[in-house]
Amino acid sequence: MQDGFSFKIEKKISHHLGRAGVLRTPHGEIETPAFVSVGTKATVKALTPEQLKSTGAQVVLANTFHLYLEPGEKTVQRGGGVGKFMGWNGPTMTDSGGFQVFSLGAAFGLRQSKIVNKTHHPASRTRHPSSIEEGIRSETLVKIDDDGVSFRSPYNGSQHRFTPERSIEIQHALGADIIFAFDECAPPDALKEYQRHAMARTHRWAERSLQNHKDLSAYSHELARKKSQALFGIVQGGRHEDLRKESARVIGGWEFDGFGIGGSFDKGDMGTAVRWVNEILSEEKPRHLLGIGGVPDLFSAVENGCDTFDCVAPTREARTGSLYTRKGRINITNARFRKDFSPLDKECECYTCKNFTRAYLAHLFRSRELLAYSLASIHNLSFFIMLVKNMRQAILDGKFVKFKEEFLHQYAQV
RNA sequence: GCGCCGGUCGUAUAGCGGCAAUUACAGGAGACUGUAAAUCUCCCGACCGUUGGUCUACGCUGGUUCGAGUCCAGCCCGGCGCA
Repeated sequence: MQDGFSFKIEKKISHHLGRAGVLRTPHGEIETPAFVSVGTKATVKALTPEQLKSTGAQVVLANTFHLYLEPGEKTVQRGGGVGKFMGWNGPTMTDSGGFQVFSLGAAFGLRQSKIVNKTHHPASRTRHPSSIEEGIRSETLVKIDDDGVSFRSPYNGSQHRFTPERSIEIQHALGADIIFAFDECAPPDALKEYQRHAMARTHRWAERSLQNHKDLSAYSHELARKKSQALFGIVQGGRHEDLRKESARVIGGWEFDGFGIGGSFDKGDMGTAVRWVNEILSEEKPRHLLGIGGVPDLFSAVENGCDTFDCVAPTREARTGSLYTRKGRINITNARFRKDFSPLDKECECYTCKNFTRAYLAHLFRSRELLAYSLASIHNLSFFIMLVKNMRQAILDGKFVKFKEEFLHQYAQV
């Protein structure tokens, strides 16, 4: 691994791929498994770094696409890199911008999820790529070709282009501890033929990302800039076993510092796809599951050998009044909470639960007070982070399976 | 007392002969998985089992009309003006 990095496994879940470990980065250690909070634009929405810290957060994931557009990677670089710029002194990651190929491409305007019910993805919906060469439909904001992706800014329509080389270059400027190879996140309803094509392209892009990362690292080394960033390669392949395994073999065969698992999954059956991959990827390297964060999903991700995962769910849902409790998710704006003077979750130790009632939170949301978003985000993030932390402890104690069963039994009983 | 203007679904509005009736807010519910997201979707007169049907509705009472928030008359209430 790169200077300044190491990954050490402390204990495994017997008969499973899951493990507890420690991922060391130049900005501190991450005890894994760990939930990575999402700070797309170099801010975890509604939270100061101090508040974020109070949730137990260890690491923040920002986004190359967004920071490139605003304020520009050079500005972030001059600000000392994402971490320094945003006032976060812990470890950071940046996503490569590959996901935006999906969210601004096939999913443009559809609010489409990359997790899809088995019944509803049979190959052709309205927006799957109509031909391999054409890639994504033209009325989206992106156009994919084998060399890279051209896209329009969703903010002002200006034209831009990302290639694997460019993504890595930007990520070097952003300076996060862990960066990702540029990939294509194909839509879940794409034909298998297209998934295969996108995967092959992602592999070629991965190789180019790796090459450019080496070149840039060597270059900066000459300048004695003491730059140290770990590069993770991304496995794709959608929900197809043969593609997932092939992708794991290809990506796993290169000298990445760790791996990302991206793309779309069947709802409720994500663990299986993750297992296909993690059985192949080398055990000593860390694995990050990109963008996953349903509560049951987190359990199967950990059980099947993922060390870190990020998800917008806790923070995004917090801002819409959807709050997590040990018994399931509630919508705090429901009429029944108006006069409920109990804490959100009696067992929760977070600042919000220790100091405020459901009735107060309901009031803040109904009157659209800004504090609502902060208090809700603190709670939801704490909930996710504690949950994963407890999974880690359960692994160390050799009680993961029991913990999982007990937790999930109680959960979803709103 | 006279003159003008106005009274519509919780509130504010639209409507000028064929609407259970516009829009906004409020209210009710749901969604959200590498953040175009402090966002989006649905419901919101009552009743029936949806498509749909029945009833009750636009201050009150009558009238004109096949048909009336919509036209006419009287009344009630509010605002403004003149006495």
